[in-house]
Amino acid sequence: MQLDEAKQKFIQAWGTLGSAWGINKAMGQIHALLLISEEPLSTEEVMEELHISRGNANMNIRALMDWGIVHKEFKPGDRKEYFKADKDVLELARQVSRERRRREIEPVMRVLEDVQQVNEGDQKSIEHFKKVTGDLGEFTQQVDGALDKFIRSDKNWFFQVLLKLMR
Amino acid sequence: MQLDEAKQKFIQAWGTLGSAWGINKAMGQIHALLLISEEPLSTEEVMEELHISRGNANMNIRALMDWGIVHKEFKPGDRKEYFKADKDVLELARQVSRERRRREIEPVMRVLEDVQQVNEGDQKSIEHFKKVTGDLGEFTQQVDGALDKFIRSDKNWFFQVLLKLMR
DNA sequence: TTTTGTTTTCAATAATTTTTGAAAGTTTGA
DNA sequence: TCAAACTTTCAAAAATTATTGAAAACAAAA
Repeated sequence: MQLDEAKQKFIQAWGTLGSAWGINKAMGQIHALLLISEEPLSTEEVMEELHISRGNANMNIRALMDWGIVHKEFKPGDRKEYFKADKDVLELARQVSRERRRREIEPVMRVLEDVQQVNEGDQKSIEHFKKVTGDLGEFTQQVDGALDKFIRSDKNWFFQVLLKLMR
Repeated sequence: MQLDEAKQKFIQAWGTLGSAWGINKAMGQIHALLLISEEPLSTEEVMEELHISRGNANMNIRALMDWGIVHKEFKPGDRKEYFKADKDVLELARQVSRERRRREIEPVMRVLEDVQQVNEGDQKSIEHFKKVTGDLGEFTQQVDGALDKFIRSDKNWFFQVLLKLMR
């Protein structure tokens, strides 16, 4: 298989995975491209490789930096900004977990807690409602806790846990 | 807080979480509604509660059944179909994991493996490309393995793991 | 200061996804 | 068999989201 063909496949796959995760396709593709580039790339280069507009490239590179998985670099004697994706997969996973936790889990947890305050209405219905949302809240909290531990953890911890899980 | 207000909040939150996960809002809301309903609901009732059309309700209930988290029920002497969400949170998580694994992780794993076959091109570039995609593949495989274990597991296993994680 | 190279913004447009509603299809029971 | 009750489909419309490209803003060098 040609290297270029393989790169293309990977970029497409990563873009598709992105859209399944509520991350847009361009963002996923840019991330893929930066991951497999040995050298940091300029906005121009990203535009060219992926055939996307300047605005699109700029916005999505920005978003990737917000996620903390892409970083600016400067080349001496060059005014352009260059971008590079973090290549440590574990660190990537951690960063993504951190963001998703903040954006998705936390708001839901807040609602699940808030909604436990319900007290006006048919008593039996209230019980049932509290039970269901309470169970969800508990589970969410446990997942959140584990995620938090993962985010704060070091490599060793992670592989130890994997070992435990596999047993 | 009023029960109705609380229900509304929960339905909204669950719908929003849905969209963050690439599940559409209506689907999330229907799931929420079925979760907090003590009795199974008919399509009509879902339409009415959420102010959505018949087609929309029907399609999304169908999708929820595909995910295996909502089930048909029949009431004796009634021709209508009624729907009920599985209220076991652990079972829900398992089912969602199963589906996402099948739809998202598996295809990406296949591409990551496939792409390791690359052999035409600049040698050093090939090395780098294989390294990055290989690392991703390894990590993905490990996550996949853990997920698989979780999916097949029973309640006890899950809580034991949580304990281990928390330590 | 002015020029030049670069990044950012954003209104307009395009693409995609969701929703509607009416028609077609199916099942049940008389 | 027929008609009533219910479910499914799907083309069209609406809503949402992503992309473009040109103009504005910015920053470094002359």
